[in-house]
Amino acid sequence: MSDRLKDTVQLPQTDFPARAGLADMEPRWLAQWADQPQKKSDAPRYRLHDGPPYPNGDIHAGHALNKVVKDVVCRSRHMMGHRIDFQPGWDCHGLPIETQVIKKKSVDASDSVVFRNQCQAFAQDYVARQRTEFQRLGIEANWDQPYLTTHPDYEAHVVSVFGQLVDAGLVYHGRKPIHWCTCCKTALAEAEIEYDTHQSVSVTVRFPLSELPGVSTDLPVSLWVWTTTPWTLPANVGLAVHPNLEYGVFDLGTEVAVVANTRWAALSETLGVSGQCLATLYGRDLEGCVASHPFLDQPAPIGGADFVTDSDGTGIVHIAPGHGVDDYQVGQYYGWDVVMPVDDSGCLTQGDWAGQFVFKASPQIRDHLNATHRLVHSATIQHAYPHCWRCHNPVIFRATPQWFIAMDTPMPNGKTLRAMAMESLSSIQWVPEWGKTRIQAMLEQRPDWCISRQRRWGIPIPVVRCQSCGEPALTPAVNAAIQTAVRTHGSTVWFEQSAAEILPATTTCAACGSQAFEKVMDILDVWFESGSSFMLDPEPADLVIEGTDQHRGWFQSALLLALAVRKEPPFKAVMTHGFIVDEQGKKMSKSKGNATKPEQIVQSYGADILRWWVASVDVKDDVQLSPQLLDQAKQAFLKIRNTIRFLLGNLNGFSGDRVSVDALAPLDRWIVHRAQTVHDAVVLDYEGLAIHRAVQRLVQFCSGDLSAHYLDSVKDRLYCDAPQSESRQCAQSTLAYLFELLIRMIAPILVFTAEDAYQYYAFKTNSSVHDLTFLDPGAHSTALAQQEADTTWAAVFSIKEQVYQAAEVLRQNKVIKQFLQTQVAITLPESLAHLQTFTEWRSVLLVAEVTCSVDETVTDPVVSVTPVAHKKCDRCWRYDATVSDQVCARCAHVMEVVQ
RNA sequence: GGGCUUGUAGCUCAGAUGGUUAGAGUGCACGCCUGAUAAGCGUGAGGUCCCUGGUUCAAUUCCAGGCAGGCCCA
Repeated sequence: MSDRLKDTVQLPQTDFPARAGLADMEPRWLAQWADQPQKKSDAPRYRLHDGPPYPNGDIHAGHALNKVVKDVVCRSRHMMGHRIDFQPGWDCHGLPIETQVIKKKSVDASDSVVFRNQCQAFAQDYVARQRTEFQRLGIEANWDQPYLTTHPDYEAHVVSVFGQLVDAGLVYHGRKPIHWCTCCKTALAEAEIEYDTHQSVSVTVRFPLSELPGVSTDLPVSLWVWTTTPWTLPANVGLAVHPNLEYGVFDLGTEVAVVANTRWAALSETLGVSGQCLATLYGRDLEGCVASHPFLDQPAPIGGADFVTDSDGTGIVHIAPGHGVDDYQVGQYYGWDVVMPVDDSGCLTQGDWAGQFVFKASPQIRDHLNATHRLVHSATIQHAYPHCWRCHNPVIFRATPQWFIAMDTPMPNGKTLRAMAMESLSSIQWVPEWGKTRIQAMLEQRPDWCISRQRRWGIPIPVVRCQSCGEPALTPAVNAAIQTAVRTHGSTVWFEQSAAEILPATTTCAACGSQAFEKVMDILDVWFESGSSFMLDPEPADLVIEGTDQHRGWFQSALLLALAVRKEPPFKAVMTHGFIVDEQGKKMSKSKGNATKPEQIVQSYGADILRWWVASVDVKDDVQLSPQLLDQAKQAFLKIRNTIRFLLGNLNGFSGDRVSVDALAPLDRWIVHRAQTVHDAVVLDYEGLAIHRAVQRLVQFCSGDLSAHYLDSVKDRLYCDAPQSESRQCAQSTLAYLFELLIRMIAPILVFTAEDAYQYYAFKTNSSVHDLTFLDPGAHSTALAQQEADTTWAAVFSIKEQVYQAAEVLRQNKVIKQFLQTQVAITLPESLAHLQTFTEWRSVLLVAEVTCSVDETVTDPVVSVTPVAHKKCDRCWRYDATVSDQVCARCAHVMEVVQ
């Protein structure tokens, strides 16, 4: 009997599989998409410019997050009617690849050309791997034509940018201290330094001072200065104090000493002296005073610097700009010389200790200080000190010739690069807004940009020098010739051909008239390369999206170079995201976290779930990643997928002729209106780059309005009303509206699942879901639906909640098993009198009977829920007064019609 | 140490120009259904809104200082 009845019920039916099977399904779609030809479009272009990742390993979760965010943005913009231009890039030069190649024993690192070819092969290998890995995530991009910083055309662009900076007067040759290994006679990058303990001679030295503001004494006055590198004293050009520290002037009986107040106790104890404090000065009071060098006949002016501390020493430091980064910056600020009397092998070149190795000179200088009564105290200390990673010898800081971009030199337009950069910030949209504050502070403080490196895997600094007089030939013609050579042969040409082969034959030194030139063998800072990527397109990018570390990195290098060359920023908007951290909010360590490799996530969960996780979290802050969170993403994903499957199943047999929204049943009108409202809000979320809000909205809509309220209610009509009845046509029309809206909302995120589901939709208008655009705002929201939403539905659902709370009590008391077995009496207040004629009480509440009355003495609705005595219809399972012969009147009628 | 930044239910997120009982989804517990079934529905429990101090009639919200994270510097 029940089987026969079941045959008359229209249950959902679809071939859209119950199980996602993403691991199999996703690659099938990738293959299919790859086969499709590129579509032409004259829609307005939207260009998201890709910040190039570094190809020296497989992609990690951070890469995945970055590219998925970009992809969701691009795809959603596409659905807003744009033609997307997304060219992925890779930043292929640089030290990490050099060092990884050097570690390979098979490589001959002595030959630059061979070495560079090895680096090239290494980079290309990882570009290919990363590309495959990104593609597997469903990232849509111009994968066939990525930009690589090693591509000859790109390299030529970079050479051109350098030339234009020269023309703008921004490039200069100067000196800057860098780590230098005196044993290997080479510059070392930070990454090539390892810290080890080292024994140093420390000295506390007197720097005599003839006058001190507000202090009068007949005794000799001196500033006491502590240093662990006495060998740098010959290169001293001044002293630095902290402007806000207090300095005491101490009378020791035979002399007067100036040191930081907070250091005096420790110092007087160490030295066994006592003294009386004559005065206290702030560091800023000392600024501008001039002391004398302890043994050279030269002044030692006093400057202020924030890096000075009173944690050790005397609170006064000696400044040798040729031998320290801090020193260098203070020196730059005050315009002090970069004195650097040390040669390649670490030997002093001038003065009494000329020819002496620096670490041997230190004790000699100490002895000299002692002999001349300039030494206050001396000791031997053990401390962590930088050592060379290759030979493990201690390294020194040594100023070497470098190329710079001037931040504060006016360009032909009269503005400095710094000023232009600061001004440009407000013309750029920063998401989140504090990105502007962040980069602003960095731009304000940054020193001139040192763009040269003493390495081999990079684009050479395109500079030649006159062999006779050493003058660089920085002319447009020379730059053009180098561009041509690089574009034709790649930048390795610099290591293969002589200057004469590269330059035009007529090149003549402007200074001395010589025609013999030699190449400068430095390479460019990789940030200069990636920062030149604006050259790929004549227009600024609409948007860039990178981690917040790029406020110092790429955003800044790109901004500075584009402003110098184009006088406009390279991007209109900058969105930043945070970093991936573990369950405790701590940064990811390489030792653990194999569960967080994108590859494994894709394998065990699927790319759509990884994408859903990315989309569901607020990426402007750091985001946590763990299996638990992926499981949660999977749950939400399945909810959405199931909902879509239910829609598809119940659209089975639908003609596709959708009933217009106003002609639908009120409940249908409401859910279509709701779905449209959510759709419109989701589109705005996408547009405002708040993807996680779109996801929250979507999930809450699916679980709340759709699943709990609408779909549960509409099942009776779908399953039990006559197949072609108007009521069922309305229901199916509604499901079609819902599907159309829902599939669009998820398409930018669940790129595979949306495409897969769309193929099972019988009324699709495009072959791919990814060719669809969003619907116009309010496309399916009528004035009537809006009015009903305002006046009816909130009250109805609030009453539903009341009814269920009351019904739950009956169920707990075992009076009923199901809510279907109840009848409900609703007493409405005057204000809700219009709900008395509401026609859908029964299907909304899913109970047997509903009666409504109005009572002006109540202020809120009152409900009474009681068991009903009706029999259950064996077909529709509702309890109904008309049940006879096991089915209700409606079902009896339907069965007649069907047969 | 400095610049920027984060801290609201177990989790992901909302929210309040300062004002009743701080919300949603998910997870969890209990129950229902077995015609969305490796699904669906209902009810419920869950919060010192990081801490301390200040301003205020009133602070999770504003201010200051801490604590714990993150990025970038030093």
